[in-house]
Amino acid sequence: MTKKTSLKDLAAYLGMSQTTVSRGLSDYPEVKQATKERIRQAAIALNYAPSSSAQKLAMGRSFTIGHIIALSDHRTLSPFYADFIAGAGETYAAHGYDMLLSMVTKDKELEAYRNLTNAHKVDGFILSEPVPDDARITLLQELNVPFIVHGRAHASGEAETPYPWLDVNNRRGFEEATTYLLELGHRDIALLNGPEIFNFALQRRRGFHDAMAAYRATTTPAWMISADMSEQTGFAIASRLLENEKIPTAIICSSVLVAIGIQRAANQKGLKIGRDLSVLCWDDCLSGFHSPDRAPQFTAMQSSIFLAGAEIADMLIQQIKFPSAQNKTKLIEAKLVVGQSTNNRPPR
Amino acid sequence: MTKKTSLKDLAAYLGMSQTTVSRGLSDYPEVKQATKERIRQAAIALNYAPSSSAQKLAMGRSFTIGHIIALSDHRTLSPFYADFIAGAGETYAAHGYDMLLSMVTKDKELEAYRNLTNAHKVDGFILSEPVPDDARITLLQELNVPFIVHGRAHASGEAETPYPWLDVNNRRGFEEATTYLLELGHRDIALLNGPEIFNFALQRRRGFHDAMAAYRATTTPAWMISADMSEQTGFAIASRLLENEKIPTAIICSSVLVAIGIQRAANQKGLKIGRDLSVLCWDDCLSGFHSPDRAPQFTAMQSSIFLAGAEIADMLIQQIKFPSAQNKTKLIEAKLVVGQSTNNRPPR
DNA sequence: AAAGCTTTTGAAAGCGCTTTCAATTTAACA
DNA sequence: TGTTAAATTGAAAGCGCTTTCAAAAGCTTT
Repeated sequence: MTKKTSLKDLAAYLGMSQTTVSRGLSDYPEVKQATKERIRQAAIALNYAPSSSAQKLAMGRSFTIGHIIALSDHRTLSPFYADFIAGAGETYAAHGYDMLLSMVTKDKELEAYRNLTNAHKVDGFILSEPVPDDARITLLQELNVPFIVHGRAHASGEAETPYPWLDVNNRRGFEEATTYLLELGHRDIALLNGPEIFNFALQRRRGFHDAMAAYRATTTPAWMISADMSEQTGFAIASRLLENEKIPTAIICSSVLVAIGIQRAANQKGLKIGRDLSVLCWDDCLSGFHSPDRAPQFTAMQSSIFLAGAEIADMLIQQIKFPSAQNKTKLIEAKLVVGQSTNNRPPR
Repeated sequence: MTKKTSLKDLAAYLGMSQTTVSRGLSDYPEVKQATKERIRQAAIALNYAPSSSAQKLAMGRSFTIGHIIALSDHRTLSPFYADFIAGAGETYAAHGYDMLLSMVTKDKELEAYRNLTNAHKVDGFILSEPVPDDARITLLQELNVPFIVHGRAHASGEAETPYPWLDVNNRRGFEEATTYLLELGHRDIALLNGPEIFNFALQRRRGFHDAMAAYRATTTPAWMISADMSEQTGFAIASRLLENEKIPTAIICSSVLVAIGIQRAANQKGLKIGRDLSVLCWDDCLSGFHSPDRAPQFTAMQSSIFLAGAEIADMLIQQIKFPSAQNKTKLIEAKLVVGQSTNNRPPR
């Protein structure tokens, strides 16, 4: 590697001081226009790029945002998170920030936050999947590092100190979804919810309940299931559900993956989705499950997790720039998109 | 934030020089055992962590690996890549490296590599999806930065300078897959391959061909299809395929997603997978599609992309440490795992 | 043309660490 | 006990940038 051009080299080449060159490159107002131009030219000519470590050291900021991922035992990164990160990454890039991704085991998680902070490796964090009284939140508030949380934990007993978050209106989303089905005439609706240890699932359940209550439709306990959000699980549970004499006319489920599983089960029983059985799912608009050109297969409450990532990144950068504006929060509404899985009235 | 403890503070507190403290922390042999111990204690007591920017600046290395992702127009990050990154991330963490993720648009891609390199932000790169005469490879060789490529581009006309890579033996994988079906007695086998603009798909096709030829089975051109690897596409193509009078007894396809699509199509036609139609797919062992406890749904050639990420990260770190060992390459073999989608002999 | 501003430029001090080279202490030996 | 080699420790330079404070240059005014 031909040795890197440093600021000194560039200054020498131009016959001016490092000070001026530095200021010129950072577009300080006190540098004459003409000089700035010369500096820029020279920078390009010498292929100069400032050393980020030197910049960081001098400025005390890192222009890097940390995402710490506690790998589960299965050592997998959920595709949701991937989309989320992609969205955030795009925003970072647009603002000159980098993204530091750190994979750690659950037991080293807090340590990781502390390390990255102490080592000045990052200017802020994005947290995902908060739990009640989240130790990470407490820690970061203690360390006084900017951060934004994706999602909200359900309230714990104690009064929590408020923190900044961005979340989707899960309650409202499933309320709207359920209402849509009710309006179509459905009354026997099953809820194949996500794991109700998570707040988002609890919220959705609440939304479902509220809508059913509003229409005086009775909810069947056996039809309200909380399970993980995979294709297999969707298949397994739907298969069981469709075996009984009385089956629901519609199912609301937690993800496109689950919907696909339900579809497989229905097909196996000879039921056609959209005719014999309606399916409506939550859709995080994940990559690979969306062809923009084709009509959506499933009717869904859509809320792009990619966009959420972009938005939350923006919030964080704002907070880093203006630390005064604290604990901002933002609630995103999901959008009902009608597909082919519900264009029916319930069979009587 | 209570002001950070610096090396200087720590040294003052201990009543020794920065030099000794620094060396003690980095476990230099010339520091007395007892001193090291004292230093460590103090570091913990004062909650000291070295500033990474200062370290980077002083050492001229960043202990950071760059992954640059050129977002497609759909602005999505494929779940494949997510798993790959998760695997790499784990290895980085184990070796004290960080991962810098940079999302850029296609047209700014080369610039991004150049910037991260010039700014000394990273010590090396991992590239994905190489194309023939890849400009990124040329650039990185020119800049003399360590890097490893995931996958190989198909040979171009010109003789390329060699580069280090890690790849899965795609040809061998599909050869084995095809042979397995042939051994079961199948002869009417369709290939629902990935996009054959990619080398991995070309290789797989070759493997398929070789196996068919070895068994003197005739390949039907109409049954050799190249398409993108989504559930929808799998469904669409399989539906078309299964409409004709003569249909294949087995299908080899490019991904689990496609296999699910095929399954949906088959179910719709009243065909049962594993009885009326065999399906064998390539399986990258993505998260969300694998429940370790359940027997695999599809017979598949498995090759964990997570592990590939871990392995390639290891290769890169080795190369950074020992720059002499150049252009190492590694070929991974996929493993045939028999599931429930092929436990049959072809129907006559 | 000198005084008083305003606009531009520079010198030099850090930022917090690593590392070279020299100094000091300790151990080993005669 | 004095010498010499080996084990430890320190002083200070330097990594490449930003920024404070001071100096120089350029314009206006009288």
